[in-house]
Order: sequence, then structure tokens, then C-alpha cells
Amino acid sequence: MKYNLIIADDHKMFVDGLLSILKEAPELSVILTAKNGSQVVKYLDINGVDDIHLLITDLTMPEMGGIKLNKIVKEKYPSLKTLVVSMHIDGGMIDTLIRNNVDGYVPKNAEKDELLTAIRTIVDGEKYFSTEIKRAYTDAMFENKKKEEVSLTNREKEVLKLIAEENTTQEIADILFLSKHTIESYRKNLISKLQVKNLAGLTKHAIKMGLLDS
Amino acid sequence: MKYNLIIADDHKMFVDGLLSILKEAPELSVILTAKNGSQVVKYLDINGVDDIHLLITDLTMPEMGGIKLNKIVKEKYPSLKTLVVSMHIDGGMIDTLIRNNVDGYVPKNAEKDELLTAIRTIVDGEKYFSTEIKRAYTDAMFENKKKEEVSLTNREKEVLKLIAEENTTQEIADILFLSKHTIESYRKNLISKLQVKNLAGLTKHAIKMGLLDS
DNA sequence: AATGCAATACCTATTTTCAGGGATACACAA
DNA sequence: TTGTGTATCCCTGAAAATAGGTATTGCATT
Repeated sequence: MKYNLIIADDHKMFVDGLLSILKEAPELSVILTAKNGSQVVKYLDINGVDDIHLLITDLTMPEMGGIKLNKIVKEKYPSLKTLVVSMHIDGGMIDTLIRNNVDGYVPKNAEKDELLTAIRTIVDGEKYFSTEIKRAYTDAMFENKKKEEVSLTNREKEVLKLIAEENTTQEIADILFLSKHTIESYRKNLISKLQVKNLAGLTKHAIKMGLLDS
Repeated sequence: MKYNLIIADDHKMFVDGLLSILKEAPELSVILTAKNGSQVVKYLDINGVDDIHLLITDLTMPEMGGIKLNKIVKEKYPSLKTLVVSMHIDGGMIDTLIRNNVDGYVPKNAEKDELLTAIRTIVDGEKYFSTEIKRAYTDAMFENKKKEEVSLTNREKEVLKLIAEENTTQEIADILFLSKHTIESYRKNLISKLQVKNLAGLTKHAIKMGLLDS
């Protein structure tokens, strides 16, 4: 059986590395390499998913990252398997991915054998998560079992981002054309939702959630 | 002329990608691939630097990262050229590297041709920096020319850490057995030294400086 | 039709931060 | 010995954040 893959990663050297590893597996062929999630979605929308078996994706990419890509793919093309290969091991991200039915996750510093094992396991219909990933995930769950169910609305994220960018309540109100009282409410809700004590805690969450450009 | 290289990067897949690119250049041969800076330093201390021409290094690695590695190498073995290949483009890091006499810097999403050009330019005795890197560097310089010389005292770092950990001034005073006024002074100095506007800015710096455990 | 959630807006009161001062004491170096 | 830097402490007044509420609108789901 032959399997066709799509690779999504904006780091060319990583893609090259992946391709050279995949050369060792003659049953795997790469149909498309994309620099971001949008390109993958566009390709699938045009060409369909029928002859594609696996999407290997990085997490941090311009335009559309791996988390959103995985979510969209699993909604529109649930038959397509997805494998995340990323440098970042973050319990929260893993949680989101699992909730969105990702099929596997290996860190970028994995051995090539592990990567091939992951790919073969997944195209075979099973899931594959590296031990580091599983450990990070359970760690995150134990550390802080509340964090799972924290979901912020878009407006809340917008406000949180502006807070972390050192704007005062009044400044945020001016930026968003809202009342200062509204922003105060958002801040209050953010502090209680994220279970932090002040601005410092909010800022740390904003960074962890990748809301800031830097 | 034949050139011998050392590669330092903890991401195996990236190293594989690099090796496959370097296969195209028969005059370049890789003598050592290391997972962190310490391994490189250890190798050089034992084997000497006489037949090594270029060190290609990532920035973020366990034990010893690329910044420290470059610094040590340039101090002990100034004849060895260094090329940083990293995903992170940070003006401050670039500045540090340049001050430590790095020979080149290309981002990991560079084309393979650019990487080969960089390597050849450097072993030829010139420096090579990608346009993205140069832009990021000048951006950083214009944005904020003070940042270079910001050095915090140990006490200031201690206070900054506690601030970022969501303690109020009074709480920090209690922890450090100091007057609340003292902590207020520190906070004030930190805000002006780091050129930020409030707690959020302080917290971001604390994170960037690696003061927090998380 | 009713419930729930998101987004919006307002209020009071208290605590904390922020801005801009000044001041002492000590150590180390020029 | 005369700075220079670090660490410590104090003051005032204004601005902002925090805590703990209430309330209206609209939209979506039940």
C-alpha cells in the first residue's frame, strides 16, 4: 500500500530534513509541501482529500498555524490523518490538538526512526504520541486541572492582547471604541477566568497563548 | 580547497536537512554534529581547531546555547568562523552575536541556496547576514537604542522576578524583609531602566530574561 | 418561548501602581 | 578622597487596577 503525504512547515531546512528521512520509506510519497495552513486548506478544497492519507504539520507558521489547520482539516476532511511535528511542547496546545482529534504528535528533536514509526502507526489507523508529549500532557493536566476548560472569547483575547501590550484601560477603550467600563469588565473576567491575581498574571497568559507578536 | 564543518543543533530533523543540503557541496564535509554547545567546546578542547573551518550553530539548545557557544569559541579559537542558523530573529540576540564577532546569521526558513552562499562567503573570509537579519537588527537598533546597555543588579532582578510572580509591593516587601518604599523604588527604577510602561511590560521582560521558573 | 452566553455598559469603594521628588549608608575604585 | 554605584528608606498626589456588584441587548440553542 502506498501512502501520500502533505507537509506543512515554513522552515525549509526542516522540510528538507523530513524529505530526506522519507526517502528511506519508499511506500511514502510527498504530494505537497506547504509553507502555512492556508495553502494546505486551499489545496484540499481544490483537489479533494481522496488520495491523501496524512498531513504532517508544524505548529507555528505564518497566516495559519498548525492548531487551526488541524481543526479545519478535521472538521472538513475527517478521514485525513494529521501528525504534528513541533519544537514546542506545551500542555495546553497538546490538549487543544487532542480535543480536535489530532492523530499524533512528535517533537522535532525526535529520532528519525521514531518519526517513521509515528507515520506508519498513524496511516495504519492508530494514534501516536511521543513519550515526551504524553508526559508533558499529563504534567499539564496535573499541574492545573482548571486550565483545560478555560476558553476565552475573541473579544476577551483581543482585550488580553492589548493589556499585555501595556495599554491602560482607557487606552484600550479608545482603541476598541468601547466604554472604559466595558474594558474593566473584561479585565475582571480575564482575571477570574485565568485565575491570576493581576496584570502580571494576565501578561504571562497572553504570552503563553501566543497573543503577542514578539 | 576543502572545508570542514561542525554542526550544533539539538533538532535532529534540522541536522538531517542540513546534511542533505550539504551533500550538494562536495567541498564541504561535516566533521561533527553536536546536540549542544558544550559538546562542541569539549571537542575543540580535545582535538584542536586546526582542521575545522566553520561552526554552524542553532541558538536555542540545552546545556549551552548558541550565544554562549559563539562567545566561547570566538574567545578561545578566534580563527574558527561561526554561522548562526536559527528560527528566532531577535534584534537583541543579533546584537550580542555581532558584538561577539559572529561571522554570519541566516534564518532557518532560508532557501538552501542562501545557506550555501552564506557558508561559502564565510569560509572565504567575509561575513554573511540575511536581509531579514539585517532588517531585524536595524529595526531593533532604531526602536530602542537603550536596550543594549540595560543591566540589572541582582536585587533588581530578584524584585522583578517577584513582581512577575504576581506579588504586590507589600508582599514583596514582606518576602524580602524590606520596606514597601524600597520595593516601590525598585519598581520605579525597573520601569525606567527597561523603558516600559507598567506591570505588563515588566512581566514581559522578566520572561524574556528567563527569571521565571515556568 | 425560554435559557444561556457573549458583548456591552455602569456604579462604589478600596488597594495598588505610577510619577517625581529626596535622602542615607556603604563599598569600591579612580 | 572624591566620586560612582548599589541598596536602602521616605513622601505626596494622581492614575490605574481590583473587588464586587447590576443590567441590557442580541444571538443561538434547546
